[in-house]
Amino acid sequence: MSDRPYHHGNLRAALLAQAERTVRERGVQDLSLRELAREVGVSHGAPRRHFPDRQALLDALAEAGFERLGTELRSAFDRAGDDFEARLRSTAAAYVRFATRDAALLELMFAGKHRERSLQEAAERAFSVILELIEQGQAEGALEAGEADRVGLVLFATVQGIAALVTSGMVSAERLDELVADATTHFLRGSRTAA
Amino acid sequence: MSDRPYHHGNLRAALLAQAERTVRERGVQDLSLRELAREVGVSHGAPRRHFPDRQALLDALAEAGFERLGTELRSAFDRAGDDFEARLRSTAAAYVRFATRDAALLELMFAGKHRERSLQEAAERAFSVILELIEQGQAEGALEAGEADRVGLVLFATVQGIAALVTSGMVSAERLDELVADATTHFLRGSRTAA
DNA sequence: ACCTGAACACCGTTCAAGT
DNA sequence: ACCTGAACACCGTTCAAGT
Repeated sequence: MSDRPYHHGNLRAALLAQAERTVRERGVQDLSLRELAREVGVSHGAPRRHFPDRQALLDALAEAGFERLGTELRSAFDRAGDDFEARLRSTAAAYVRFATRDAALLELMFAGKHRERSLQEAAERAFSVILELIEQGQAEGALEAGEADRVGLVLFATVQGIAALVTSGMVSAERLDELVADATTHFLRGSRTAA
Repeated sequence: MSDRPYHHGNLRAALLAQAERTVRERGVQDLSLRELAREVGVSHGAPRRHFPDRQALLDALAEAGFERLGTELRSAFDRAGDDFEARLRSTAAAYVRFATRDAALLELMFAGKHRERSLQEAAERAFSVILELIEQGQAEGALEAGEADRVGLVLFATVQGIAALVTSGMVSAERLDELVADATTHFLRGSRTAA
């Protein structure tokens, strides 16, 4: 156990882990490459090997965020059993949980212009859970037939918007569950085949 | 016309105007108090009289943004004639227009924890247009009766979420109109009294 | 009341040099 | 291959001093 375990390839991971902590506790604008290097016990120039500039670190953080978001959505989806509406509510709840617990990270995930292809792909993987959900709903007749991605985007946008309203402080956190429930009900009724 | 017209009380306004320009062109993170002071022809310490720190300037920018957003929503609402659905679509379109044209400013408006009361109030004024819209819809029977603010928040969240998806680059700008139209239709169907 | 200008501590980025 | 340490230009913030 030396003081410097970062000669073996884990500096990148250590920087990312510390960065994620700092972002959660103090926000993106307080994230400094030099401070990060200090906390991790390395000279201020060392991170450059792994992240050429600050934006590269932020992109990597965003990508890791999408990775984790996808995992959490998938897990909520699987946990909820077979019923479509239960899966819908569970997945939506998982999204807002992520969004409120890691508000600064989510802001980061939505901030960039997403120029990196890997970032774009990670985002699409996270979104694929929602697509799957929509397709199940359509197959069961709970949702009208149509382009699943259009319907999915409307649902996703609504949940994302609610999270944004709450984390910005424009709506109090106590109203979160109520709003998500309202939105889900709204969505179901608006998408049900008229019949 | 001297070189220094900022001894008469318009320094604050000049700083805000230049800051808004910079934010639109280069984003919030590129906004520097020192550069702003230079551009406006004043020493770097001068802004401090009007904005004690950087955050104070950002708060003022956000407040001005809500002011302008409210005006634009109101104008779209008024322009649309008496028909409820036309007003709904016009107001939603005005929101996403603002959101995509001034994406960085909107990000700023949603970023803070909104500690300043005046900011909170400006946001509520902007939102009041949507409340009014909902109440008209309910009065006409196009929307089911219920707490207007809950219904309004769901609508607002959806439009805000769509704007976020587009400005983040996760959804291409060409799909904006399509998505807004889908969301509005969805909303109307989901809120229509069953009857 | 409003602004100046020096000072301080911090930053991102670059780059030659070390192992 | 990976990291160090000096250097540069830039910040935000503070504060005594000017008008």
